[in-house]
Amino acid sequence: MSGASTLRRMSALVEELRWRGLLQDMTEGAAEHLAEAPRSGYIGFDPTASSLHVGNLLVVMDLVHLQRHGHTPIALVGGGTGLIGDPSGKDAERQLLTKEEAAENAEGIRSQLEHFLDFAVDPNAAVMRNNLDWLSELSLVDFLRDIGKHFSVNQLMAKESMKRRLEDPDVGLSYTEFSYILMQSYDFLELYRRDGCTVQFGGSDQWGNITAGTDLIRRVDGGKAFGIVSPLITNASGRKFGKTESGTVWLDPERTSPYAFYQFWLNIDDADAVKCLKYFSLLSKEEIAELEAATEAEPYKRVAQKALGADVTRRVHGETGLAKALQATDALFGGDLAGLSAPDIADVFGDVPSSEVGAEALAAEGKLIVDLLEESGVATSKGDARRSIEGGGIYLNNRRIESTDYRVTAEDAIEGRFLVLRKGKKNYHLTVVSEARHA
RNA sequence: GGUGGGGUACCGAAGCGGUCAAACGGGGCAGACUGUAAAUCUGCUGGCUAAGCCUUCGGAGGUUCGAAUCCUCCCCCCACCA
Repeated sequence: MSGASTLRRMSALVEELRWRGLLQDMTEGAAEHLAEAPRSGYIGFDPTASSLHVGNLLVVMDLVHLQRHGHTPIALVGGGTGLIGDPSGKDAERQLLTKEEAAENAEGIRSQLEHFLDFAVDPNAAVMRNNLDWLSELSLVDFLRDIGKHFSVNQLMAKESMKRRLEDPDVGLSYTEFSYILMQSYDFLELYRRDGCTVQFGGSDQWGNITAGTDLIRRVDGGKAFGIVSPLITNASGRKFGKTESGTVWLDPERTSPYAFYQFWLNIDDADAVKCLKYFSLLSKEEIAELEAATEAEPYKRVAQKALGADVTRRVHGETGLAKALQATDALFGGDLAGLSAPDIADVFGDVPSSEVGAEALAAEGKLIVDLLEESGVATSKGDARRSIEGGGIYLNNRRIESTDYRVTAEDAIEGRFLVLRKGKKNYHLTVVSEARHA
């Protein structure tokens, strides 16, 4: 087989993953395998939370591209493995989930994946599986005889992912977690048998778990299976991707509003924006190149960030979610709040963190700004509120609060109904004045 | 089981009888500059009814006018030995 013909036959999928930076490593023959015929590939998601977060998005995109190139994506929700906990890349023993938690979380993740994958298209509709279906029925004796037999403890211990935990006596590794890799390998075997699944994707921390699976399939069924892993991403400042001041950026709109979600992407560093477009958007190579050029020429316009935010927010929260996010963004960062009417504010801020305060609290003398900040959650304590004010970081209706003694009265409420609190440049909070109760 | 070294705030790490709510670094938050960037500089980073008070230095007791600092017991970790 000549190099040239191999290259020609290499699937458009692998090529796309490569230019997008989604390809860190793959097992021997994976590219050819995917080029030859439509295949099925899977990724497992352990239900450690009821929602995916933007950090999970990278591997989700693997499945998206897989489907777009005519292959069948399988999303495996780890209802069973989630009960065990994957030690890869973790430096401490995991807290185990209860079965109820795992089941609930699995359901949440399942519904989110539906935004990314098409479960209806003919011939390669996406498939959803839950490994609880086979893991829960597996007896220990059968598992040890049929599966465990094929694993060498010596080899397992030599794996990079295990090494860290084995060598650091500070943390250790329980037998439960040690077994995780066997379960994941068994999942791959099971999917290979049930769905003809021959490729497993994942983050590069999954390399060891994935190759253990391909080995198992070869040993037990004499089958050929492959693995493809994506890089683990950090942002330009080396921090964990997907974290902001307010914590993890979730896909669940109840946890992270579409506005906050859009803002996350808009705030990506220039240095990361183009990379993220490749990772997370479905824009073409040409479109991204254009955006890159535009960003270099006029960085202050942030066209790359805007395109990125629009693309990802649309996919996760739909057209209306994006529209709301854009509307709120325009109102908060574009014009003057003073020009907004109460209905406008209610609309724009529908998506921004909010709290309530009773009208009676604002009557007469009013309420100390420090108390309001603490109660609304804008500040973590009154002390924190005072420090923020002293540092010049607190605004009420976009006017900086100069004194910690400031009292908020009914006069401050826009049309008697809203108080717009802000900490720093971009952390908005809406306090709704609730109707005074008449006895 | 023996011997020695440890457990300090979000993390790392000083302190080793009062001047310690605890140096320093990182992280985080805020301010200036800008483009709602990056870099840089500056301030803040336990709570409160706030020039005072309260709770923090593995846990429980004790010594002392006074303890993160000294003593006793307990728990956990590390190193070497067995």
